[in-house]
Amino acid sequence: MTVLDPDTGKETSATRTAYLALREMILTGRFAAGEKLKIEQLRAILDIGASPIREALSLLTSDLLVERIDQRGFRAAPASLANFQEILQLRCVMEDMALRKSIAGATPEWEDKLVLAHHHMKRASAEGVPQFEAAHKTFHMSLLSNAQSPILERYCSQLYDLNIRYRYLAAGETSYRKRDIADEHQDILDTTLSRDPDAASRALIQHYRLTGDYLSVALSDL
Amino acid sequence: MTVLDPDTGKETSATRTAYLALREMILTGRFAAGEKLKIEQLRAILDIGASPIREALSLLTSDLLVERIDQRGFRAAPASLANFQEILQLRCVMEDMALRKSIAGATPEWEDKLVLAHHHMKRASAEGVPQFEAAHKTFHMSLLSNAQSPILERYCSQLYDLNIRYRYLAAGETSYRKRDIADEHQDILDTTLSRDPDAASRALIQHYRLTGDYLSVALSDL
DNA sequence: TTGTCAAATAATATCGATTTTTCGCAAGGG
DNA sequence: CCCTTGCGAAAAATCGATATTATTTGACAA
Repeated sequence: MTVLDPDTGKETSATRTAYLALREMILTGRFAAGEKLKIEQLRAILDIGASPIREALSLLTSDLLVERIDQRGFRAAPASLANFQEILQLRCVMEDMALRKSIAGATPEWEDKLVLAHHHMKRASAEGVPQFEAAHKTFHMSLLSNAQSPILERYCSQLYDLNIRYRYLAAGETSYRKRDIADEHQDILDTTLSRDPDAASRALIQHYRLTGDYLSVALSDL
Repeated sequence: MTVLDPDTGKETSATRTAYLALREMILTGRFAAGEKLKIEQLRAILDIGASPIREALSLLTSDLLVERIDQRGFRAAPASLANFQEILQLRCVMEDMALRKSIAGATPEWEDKLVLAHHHMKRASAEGVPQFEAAHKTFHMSLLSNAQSPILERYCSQLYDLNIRYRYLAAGETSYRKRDIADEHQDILDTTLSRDPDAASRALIQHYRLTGDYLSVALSDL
């Protein structure tokens, strides 16, 4: 039997299907922090054998979304205020580095990509939360995509996802609307396109700090 | 049947055994960069079933030591001069950050740990390469262990291992002896114990840059 | 000779069953 | 009364077999 991706219709492996589904569930808070992830339970939910599920969970370990304890199974990564603040701080340092590198090697092609990503994000904001989520990440990763530093980009992507998770843990999908972030995005885009590293970095970090401070309050009881 | 760890005699899972063995083989260049890692072949070498091996390979993916291509199996991570230099640069930035944080929160307990790790490393240098390797990593990680930043420590540990791999790829086990690194380690220890962040950071980064420049030459044909 | 397609081969991915280990709970002893 | 010890149930880990997919080989035609 050929496994088909429900969205695209393209063929996928069961491991990949499980990986994406579990990742989504952890990121959006469907599993509580520290919750035990039983193979049998997941097998029932996803209708996939134990082997692909174990493999998907192993892969999620690399994203710091799942903890693996030898002989004792898997659990959703624990959450804490300290962990959240560490993520926030590392993001500021690493995205700063990546953004400056990207701007230093700026090309018209990269700038076109940014403009498009920003445009798509604006358009997606009217289409629904999942669409906006995807476009939002694409925009932020595009900013860093010219750094010529794959490992750094990987780390930033990981930290981005971890941060998303805290947003869901803190307040669910509604937390987005509480502050108008469109201006901030526009500011990040404009400063980047003008190839001003200091201003762009300031705008980006400001964006993260504002979200971070907001979330820290909501997470203070963790 | 209970699987026993050959060294400690403690019980281990087959997955963990496979993970450690494969990791060692990749780090020390037993598998060439980009080489295909066939499950059957590994099953024969390690005498372990396919499932634990697949799981171990999935875990090694998180360490950037193995590449996983859907439906096409696993292969040892590719190597390139650009990749090596990216690792070197990221190490300098991230270990600098971690070391400064560690020094900022210095405690007598942490300093005791450093002194011991350094002493053990000196002692191990007479015992053989594998012993020294282990003690060397322990020393370097101890320097960062007071940063109160688990994710940062994890990244540094990963990058350390990736760097080790390039040393083996470049020159095998002999590359260690070509330069006297004992003085450099002593310098790193002394500056750290005197709680001078700038001097300690300078000594540490200098240590990496010297090794890095040396290896870059040897790797220039990659 | 070269390109293409199909069958054969090899390897991956997945499943179902079995083995091993952990965990909860109750009974016995200190 | 608390702590330890020993079942029994539940879960994890592992194996062996099978299904699926990729790759190679070789025949045939342009």
